[in-house]
Amino acid sequence: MNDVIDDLHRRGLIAQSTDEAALRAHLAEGPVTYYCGFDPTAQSLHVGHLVQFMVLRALQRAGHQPVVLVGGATGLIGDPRPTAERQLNDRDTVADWVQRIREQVAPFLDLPAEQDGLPGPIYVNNLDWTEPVSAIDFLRDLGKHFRVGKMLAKEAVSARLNSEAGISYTEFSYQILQANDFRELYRRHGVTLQTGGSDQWGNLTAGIDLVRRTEGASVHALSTPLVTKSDGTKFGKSESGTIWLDASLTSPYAFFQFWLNADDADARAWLPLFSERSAEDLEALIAESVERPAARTAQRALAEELTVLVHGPEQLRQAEAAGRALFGRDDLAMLDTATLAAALTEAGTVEVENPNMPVATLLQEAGLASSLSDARRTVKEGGAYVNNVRVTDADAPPSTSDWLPGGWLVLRKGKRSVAGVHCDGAGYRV
RNA sequence: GGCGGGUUGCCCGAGUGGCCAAUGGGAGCGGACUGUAAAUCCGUCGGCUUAGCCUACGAAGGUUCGAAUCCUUCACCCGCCA
Repeated sequence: MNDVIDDLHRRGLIAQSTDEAALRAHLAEGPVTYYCGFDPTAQSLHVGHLVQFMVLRALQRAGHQPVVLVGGATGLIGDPRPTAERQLNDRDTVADWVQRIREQVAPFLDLPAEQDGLPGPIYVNNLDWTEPVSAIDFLRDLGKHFRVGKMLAKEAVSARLNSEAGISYTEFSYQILQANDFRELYRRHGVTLQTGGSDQWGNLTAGIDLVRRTEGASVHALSTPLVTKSDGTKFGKSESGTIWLDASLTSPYAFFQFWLNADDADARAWLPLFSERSAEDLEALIAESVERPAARTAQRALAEELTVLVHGPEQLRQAEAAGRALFGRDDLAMLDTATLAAALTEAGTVEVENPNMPVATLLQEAGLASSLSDARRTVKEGGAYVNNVRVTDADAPPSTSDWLPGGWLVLRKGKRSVAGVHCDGAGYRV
């Protein structure tokens, strides 16, 4: 059997690990139960979280037992960010997010369990064991094992201590809770390995220390590198904001487009991280990308593989079809109504009452322009298109013949922003 | 507590009575090139019923025909001295 650690290294998924030789030996002994936690800080996870799933999946594929923790408790406290104190969310909100994230996580590990007979994931919520702990228990049973000097030395804490923002006692305590999670999972499920992002390293080692101290056991940790972009901006954001995994927040089409639009250097760098293809396949894809960048093979591979993983094959098919319909060179009028409607639905649509609104108004209604002035400006700059034909008069409504079968109008701003306008009353020609 | 400096559009930062919707840079947006990349070049970059009008230069008042620019008060920030 191929060594998982080698595999993870090859893909660049390991930033740091505890004694690697010991970890390798441990993994070689037999199935290891490992866990990764996700705090509910928003209603959905985003593409930045995908790296964790890639690690979880790689270990699962190697026959190990995954445990997925959703931080119903830690989410109420807040992992210290380097910049500023977090805004606390109320309990109902966090509980709701826990539920949503729990459901969202399912496809990543459950599917391989069902299809390939791999170990099915165990789902846990740290609120279950954290909430019952009283303040006295917390201070006597947990607090005693933590040295303040060591806690202060953690990067997450010291960064904040040295900043204007300072740090609240609440967030300072976070590492104790996460350490306790590791111990609790060690006790309940025999978990001996925790994975997480490199920014979590301090929390991972806090857990290792606690387990060693109180259980006398040596457990392990593995961290993933921060995914970066060549231009220095944050990974996982597009013009329109965060790329969420929730289809209702980021449509499968937008998700697919996010990867497809990655720049060449990024796509090649990300491919090993996110693709589960063989080393040979990856090499071939990257070589192809270098040789013929215009084909965007690396971007396409990422887009296809991840859209299937996150949204499923049917959603991929639709996202691809939509992309072809909207960016292809085919005459829009040649498309059948169903294909067109589906493509536009993926891109985003707006319903209008009156088919005689000026193009500028339509651009604004469709969300392609932030104001009428902005819309007019776009037209003046030659960046507005109706059915792929450049618009010259911002104040003129589209002509009757512009309305495609089904009452659709394809509005585009620039090269990439497309939206569908639908009007029931539009007297289109057939 | 005293004295001095500051607060300008998404961000940085010019502007000391009319020529200021406000120089310049960055981000963003559009165009050209290409590949629905990157880089580069060009344009654009408050709103609207768009050759005009309205709202804006920390807040509120005032002087003036006219104020981002002068005066008063307030708020916040930064220095120096107590």
